[in-house]
Amino acid sequence: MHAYRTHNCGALTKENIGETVRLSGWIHRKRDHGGVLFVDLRDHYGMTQVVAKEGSEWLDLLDHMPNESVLTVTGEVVYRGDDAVNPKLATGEIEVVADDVVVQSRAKELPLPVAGEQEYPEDIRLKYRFLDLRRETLHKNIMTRVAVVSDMRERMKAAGFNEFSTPILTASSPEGARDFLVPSRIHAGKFYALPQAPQQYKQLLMVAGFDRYFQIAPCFRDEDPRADRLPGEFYQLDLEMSFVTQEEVWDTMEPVIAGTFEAFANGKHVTPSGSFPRIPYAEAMLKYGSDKPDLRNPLIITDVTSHFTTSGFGLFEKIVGSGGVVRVIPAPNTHEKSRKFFDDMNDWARKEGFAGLGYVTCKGGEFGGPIAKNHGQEGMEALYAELGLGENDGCFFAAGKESDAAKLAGAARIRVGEQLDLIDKDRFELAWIIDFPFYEYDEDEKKVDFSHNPFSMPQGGQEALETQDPLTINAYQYDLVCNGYEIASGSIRNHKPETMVKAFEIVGLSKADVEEQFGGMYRAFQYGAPPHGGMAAGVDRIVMLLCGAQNLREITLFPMNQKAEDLLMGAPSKPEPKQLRELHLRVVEPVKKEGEGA
RNA sequence: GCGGGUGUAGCUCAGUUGGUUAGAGUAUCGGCCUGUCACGCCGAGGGUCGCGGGUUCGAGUCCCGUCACUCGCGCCA
Repeated sequence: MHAYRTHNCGALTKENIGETVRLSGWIHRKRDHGGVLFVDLRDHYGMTQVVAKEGSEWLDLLDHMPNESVLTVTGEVVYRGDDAVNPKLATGEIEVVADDVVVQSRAKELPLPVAGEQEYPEDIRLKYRFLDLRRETLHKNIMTRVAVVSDMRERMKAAGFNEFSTPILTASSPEGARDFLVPSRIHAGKFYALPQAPQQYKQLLMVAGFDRYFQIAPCFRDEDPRADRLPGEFYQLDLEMSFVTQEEVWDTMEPVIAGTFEAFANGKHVTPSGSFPRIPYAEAMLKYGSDKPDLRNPLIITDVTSHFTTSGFGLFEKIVGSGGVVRVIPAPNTHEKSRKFFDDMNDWARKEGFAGLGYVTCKGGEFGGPIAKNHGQEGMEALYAELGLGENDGCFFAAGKESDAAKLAGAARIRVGEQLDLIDKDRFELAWIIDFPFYEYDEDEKKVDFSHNPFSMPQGGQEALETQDPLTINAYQYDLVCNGYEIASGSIRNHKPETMVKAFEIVGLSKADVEEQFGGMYRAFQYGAPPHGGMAAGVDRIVMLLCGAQNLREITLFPMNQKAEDLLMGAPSKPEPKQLRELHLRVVEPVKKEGEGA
C-alpha cells in the first residue's frame, strides 16, 4: 500500500464500500460525541469523513489533534447508513473507519481558521497566506485563475500565435510608469529595470519576422495600487501581430476573449464574439463620462448645454457663457424618492471634490427643485422632450469645464445606477473603446504630451502630424472594457522611423532623444519593419471579474499589501552591507520630518 | 503626497449620554455526550480597548497626534 494514500479525499463513493483505503489530508473539522468521533479529512480534491468509535485506540489521539494537522488514515470504507448520508458532500454516502492513524504534521493553534467563510484582517491573511490559500473560496479562485490562463493559452495557440519569453532584466524606459530598478554589480552606477510590459520586445519580434507573438507576461510597475490594480507586479495576455489593421486585431481577439469569458461565466450572459460594440473615445466620454464605461448600466448622459445659453438659472448660464458645458444624468422612476436622496447625491459629489451636483425632481409631470424653478416650466418641458424623460423621471446635472463635467457625470451615472439598482449583475458587457486621442494638453507642464502610447500610429500618419492641430489627431489606439473595467489596451504601432521622430518632435523631443531613449527599436525600424499591432489584456482583472471578486488579492496567490510589502516573505528587506558594497550602493535615509527623533 | 473608513480576547463582533468588575460567539483547555456533518451541553483560562498625549472627579466612549489595514484621489504611456 502506498505510504500516504490510495485515494484522494474527494474520490471515495459507494463503489468503494468494503475496501481498505489510505487517505492523507488536513483535519478540517471534528465532531466529538463521546463514544464516537467524526473527523473531516480535507485535501485539494475534497473531504472525507473519518470515524473513530468507542474502543478505538485512535479516538483519544484524534480528539486532541488540533484542526489543520496533517494525518494519514488507513481503514475500511463503510456505508454511513440511510439516516446519516450527507448529500452536500461528494463522499457523503461513505466514511472511513480509522484503523491506523499516522500524524504527519501537528498544527499549532491557528491565527486564521480555515474552515468557514468568515472574513479576516488583511494583514493576517497575507502573513499566513498558506493558511488563507487553504480556504475554500480563495483556493477555488486560484484554481479558476489557473484554468483561465490555460484556456487563454490554448485559444491563442489555436489562433496561430507563438508563445515567447522575453527578458525580465531590461532597460529603463522613460515613458510611462515608474520603473523598478535593479542595480548592476558589473557596471557601477548603472541599473537594469524590470519591464513595465514587454512592449518593445514584442515589437522587435515582429521586426524579426515571427509574425504572431503572445505571452502570459509578468509586468512590473512601481505605482500605488487600487482594488483593481496590484502593487508591483501583474500579468498580461500580451500579443502582437504583423501586417494587420486594427479591425483584424479586434476580429482575432473577440473570439479569444469572449470564448474565455463564456467558458468561465457560469451561464452569465457574455457579449458574443463578433458583436462587441466599437465606441469612439469621444462618444464614450460624452455618453458615459468614462473611457471604461459599464454598459450594464442603462443610463446615458446627454449634453444639454444649448438649453442653458439663456436660462433663469444663473449659475448654469454663467458656466455656459464662459465656455463650460451642462450634462444630464437621468434618474428614472424617482418620483417616490425623498428629497434626501437628491441632496445626498449632491453631498456625495462635493465629497468627491466636485463643485456640486444639481437635480430636478419630477412627480406626475410636476417639476421640483431650484433648477426647475429658475429654468422655467417651458424650458424644462423642452429639455424633457429632447431627453425623452417621462413624467416620473428625475435627473441630475453636471456643469462646469468640459473635462470636469464629463468626469462628474460619469461618476454620477455609476452612482445613480447603483442607488436605483439598475445594474444587471449577471452580465459581462464587453466593448472596444476606439479612436483615442494621440496627444493631450498637460496642464501642469503647459505643453502637449502623448495621451496614451507613444509607439502607436497616429491616424493620418505623417501627414496628420505635419498639417493637423496635434490635439485633434486620433491614434490607432483602443481599449477593451468590461463592466466598468479596462481589461485590455492596444494599438497599431508606428513602424516608420520618420513618423516616430515627428511624433516625438511635437512633444518637444528631438531625433537624438528618440535614438537615445528607444535606440533598439529605432534602429530596428531602419532595416525593414512590418506594419504591426496588438494588445495586452489584464489577466488578473479578467480572472477577478470571472470569479466575481471585488479585489485582486482574492485571485492572487501571494499578493503584496497596499504599501507593496510581502508580509509572508518579508519583502522588501534590508540588504547586507556586503551586498551593497558589491553593488556600489550607499543608502541615504530620507530626511525625517520636523518634530521626530533627536 | 492627500481625503474617507476601520482598529475592543487567537479570530468575528457588541459595548447606550463619559460612570462600578469591558461582554457574546468562535477558537483553546477540562468535563459530559454512540451518528454528527457550523453537532450539542457544563465549566475554565484568555484584554496594553492599536500606540502616545490631552480634557475630566472619572475615558473603550470626547479632543489632538501617531501607527496599522483598507477604499478612493493624485499617479498608473
